[in-house]
Amino acid sequence: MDDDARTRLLDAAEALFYARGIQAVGMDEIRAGSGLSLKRVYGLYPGKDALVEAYLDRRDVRWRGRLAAAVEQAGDPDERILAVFDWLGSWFREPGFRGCAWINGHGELGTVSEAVARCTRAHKQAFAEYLAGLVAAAGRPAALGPQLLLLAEGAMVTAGIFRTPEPAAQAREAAAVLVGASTFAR
Amino acid sequence: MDDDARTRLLDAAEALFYARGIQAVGMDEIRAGSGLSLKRVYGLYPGKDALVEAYLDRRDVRWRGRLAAAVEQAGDPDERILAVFDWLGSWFREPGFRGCAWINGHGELGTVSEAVARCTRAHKQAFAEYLAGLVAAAGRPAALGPQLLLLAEGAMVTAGIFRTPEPAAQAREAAAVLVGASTFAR
DNA sequence: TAGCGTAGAGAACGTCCGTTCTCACGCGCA
DNA sequence: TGCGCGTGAGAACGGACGTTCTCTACGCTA
Repeated sequence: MDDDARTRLLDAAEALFYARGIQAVGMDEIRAGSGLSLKRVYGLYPGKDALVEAYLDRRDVRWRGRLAAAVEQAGDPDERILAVFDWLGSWFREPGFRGCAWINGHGELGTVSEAVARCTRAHKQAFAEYLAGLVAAAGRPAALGPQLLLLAEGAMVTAGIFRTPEPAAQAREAAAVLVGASTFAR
Repeated sequence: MDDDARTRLLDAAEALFYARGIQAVGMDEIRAGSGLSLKRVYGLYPGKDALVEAYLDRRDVRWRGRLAAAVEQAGDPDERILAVFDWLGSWFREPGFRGCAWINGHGELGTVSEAVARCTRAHKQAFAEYLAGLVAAAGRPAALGPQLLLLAEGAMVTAGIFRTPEPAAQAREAAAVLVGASTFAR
């Protein structure tokens, strides 16, 4: 029952934080959304800061898990790289898509909350390393990894601002050119 | 004197909003930073929302003006495209760089303030059109424009999160490949 | 110099929010 | 059945913030 309450709390927090931003959502709204009592909320997490961190951490493992699962469907190493952008497109198309939770959170609290800044760097670092792994597996030069990261980040931001999934396809196209132009590293 | 007060107010607002985010900065802090009285502040702008909008609008013309001035230094049309990323690099290196003000503002208030969302779309749209103009002037295919936009946006975000100017050079490298791989449109 | 309008300083107001406290209800156990 | 521990609902508290109001002092004009 404790894990269940924690899940309900994080579900409510995630839905509200992601949709409207962190500072714009009050603890009382999260309490109402979770169906828990305020005492229970503060029993599970000592304060809003801790809840925000837990929200970002849980979303991180799920986000990267979903990405990895989608990429694994592709067989060819080069295709796997492009599958990242296909998955981004399907993410952008989900109802309620509002850009990247970490980019948004960092823009809002990056300079005011060290925890948010740390979570964001950790998430983006992990994503960058994942891309670097795909690049290495394809035998492509390491310099390709950061370039793919920039395309992906740019696609997330642009899709979030203009509310269109189009940037995913544009990024995929650009990524294909970069992959094709890269010489094999070994 | 009225224009001078307005300038001082917007200077203070911009420094604080950009450095720490919009919701994290109070009107009283802006008043103190501007050296104006609270009555004067509210005489110049009816409320915080209007001040935020004025901040974003003024920064928009200056940001794009600085970019255009730097790009004009390059003579060759292809070089002009790459000059965009060189200028991004010099911007990233400025002390106090904290990413893109519109991406940050949109992440914080994009769903809660229609004005912020509108300013952000307008600014990014203008930037996208500027890039499209450079691409057209170089006789490159129109599809290149949005790809360059993604690289630039990704570079801004990544530089802001990791506090390093490196993404500008990586984006420039990728842009050079994309430009080189693009066939002439005419 | 007397009077008036303006502007600055900051107190005050109402609201909101994170967090804590109170109180009463209900369940388990002897 | 009587008792007490834990839990839920929500009131309460302290502080912050956007905005307005009050009061005072200064400068201009007749």
